[in-house]
Formats: sequence, C-alpha cells, structure tokens
Amino acid sequence: MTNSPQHALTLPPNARVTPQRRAVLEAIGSLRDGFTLVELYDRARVAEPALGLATVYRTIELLRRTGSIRPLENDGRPTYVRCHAGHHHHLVCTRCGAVEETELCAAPSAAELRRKHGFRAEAHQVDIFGVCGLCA
Amino acid sequence: MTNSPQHALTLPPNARVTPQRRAVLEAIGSLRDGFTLVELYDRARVAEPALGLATVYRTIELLRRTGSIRPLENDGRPTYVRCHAGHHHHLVCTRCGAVEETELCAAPSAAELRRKHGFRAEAHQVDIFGVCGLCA
DNA sequence: ATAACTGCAAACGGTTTGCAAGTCT
DNA sequence: AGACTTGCAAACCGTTTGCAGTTAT
Repeated sequence: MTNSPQHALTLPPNARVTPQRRAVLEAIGSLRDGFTLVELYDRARVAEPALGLATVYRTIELLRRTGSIRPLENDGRPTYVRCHAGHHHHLVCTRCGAVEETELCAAPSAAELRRKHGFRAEAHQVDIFGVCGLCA
Repeated sequence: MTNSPQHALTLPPNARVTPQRRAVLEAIGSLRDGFTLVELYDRARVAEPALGLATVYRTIELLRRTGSIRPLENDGRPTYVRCHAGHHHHLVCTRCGAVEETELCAAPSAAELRRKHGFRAEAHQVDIFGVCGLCA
C-alpha cells in the first residue's frame, strides 16, 4: 500500500527478545499497514503455534509504548496501524480496511487555537476515511 | 466551556418521546460537552430512577444517528460529545476531560489526497488534545 | 389497536490478570 | 540465579440482545 521505509518495530530498551515476540514482530512485518489483533494472532501462530492471545496483547502494548504502532478505531473495529517515523496521518479505506500514511498535514495551528480558544494544543490526530486507489 | 448554540438534540423522525428519553436528553443538556455513558446514566436517573442502562445505550444510538452526538475515544475512555451543526472538530482537554468545539479546520484537501495518494477522501476526523483554558 | 419502547438479566466479545511453569540474560 | 516472560483460564468490563410486560401514538 505504501513503500516508504517503515518505522523500525522496536521493543522497549529492557524488553527481552523471545521467540514469541519475534513471531509477532515478523507477523506485523508481513501484514498490511492496518490490522486487527486477531489477524495478527493468526499470522503469528504460523511460526509459533502455541502462541497465546495474551502474549500478543502484551507485545502490542510494548510496541505501542515505543510508538511503533498506534491503535485506531476503524468503523467500530479496533485496529492497529504501523507508524512510520515523523509526523503523519492515516488514510483509512472504508472498503478494504487498508491504511496508508500521508505526510500531508494541515491541522489548525497551535497559535490560532490558543488565540481563539485559549487552548494549548499538544497533540492531534487526523484520520481520513475514504476509498483507496485499489478499491476505486 | 463553550456558549455557542447547541445542535438541537433530536431523535430520529419516527422515534417516540418517552419519559426515559426525555430524561436522557435533559441529562445531556446539563452535562459538559464531553461525557461518559455512566455519567449520563447517573444524571438521567435523578429524574428517572428506574431508568435502565440498556435504554441509555439505545437512546445514545438514536442520537448518534441524527448526528446530535459523536463517540470519541479519550485516553482509552469511551466518551460521547455533543455535536453542533456544521463542520467542526474537537478540542479535548487531557486534564479535565472537557471537550470544546472549533470550526477551525485545515485538513488536507481532497484534491491533494487524490493527486498524491489516489485516495478519495469522504470524511475526516480531527481531534486535538491539549490543555484547556481553565486548566492552564 | 398496535407498533414502539422499557427494564431485566443473561449473553457476548474483547481485553486484562493471577499464577505456576518455563526461559532469556 | 533471578528477573522476565509465557500460556492458560478465569475474571472483568462495557455493550448488546431476547423477552415479557408496558406505553405512546
């Protein structure tokens, strides 16, 4: 869906590298940018059949902490998205569920929000829904 | 938190007006812009003590259909937000949970997304997190 | 009159947790 | 050795659903 370089899938500094975690990381590498937990679980079990669901949840949480992935709500289905380095937003296809990243960003400026609303913006999240090139 | 006029809390055309639904609508009117389902439930039960949780869920769903409210994920806590008419986005205070609306919007243009990504944008959602005027 | 609505309680689905056994460093 | 990790199963939590009784129109 995109071929810009991936943000490395990194575990936190002191996390151990186990076969199970390796299987999860490799499974993420082989999935499209947006995936559900069950998709991930099924794929990782190809390499690691005894893998437990709880382990996938625990690994996902580690990856979320390092910023490697981000949870996203796509039409009520909890979904995870690989995050490239740097500021970006997501283009979510409402037909096939594919997620693409875009560096285009034009969120309201912090200064303007401060002036008009007295609001100190710290982060924003822009998710754009529509139909991707392949589905159109 | 904001004093621009509220989008009327309207039920769908053929929905009946019952004491329970009236209690829920009034409770929403008395809550801040962003509220959790339990907050709403507790408030509505002041007027309607026998109110069931399921009824609140069902009423919320009706309001969501008319665009009167919108679900929002604030820090893992499922939250609902009153929606004014017209295009707007939400300023979510990460300290007190208050939600304010802003008409400021500068999401990437559909044309640009089409050109650069072959993506046909249909909708977008911009949520801005930070600290509101009162908390700052 | 009748279709819509309600409360209840059970069912549900996704996520988290406690624990004993096993493993990475 | 010792802290970390795992799989399992149970617990948990928010949400949905089936149903029999009630109510708005």
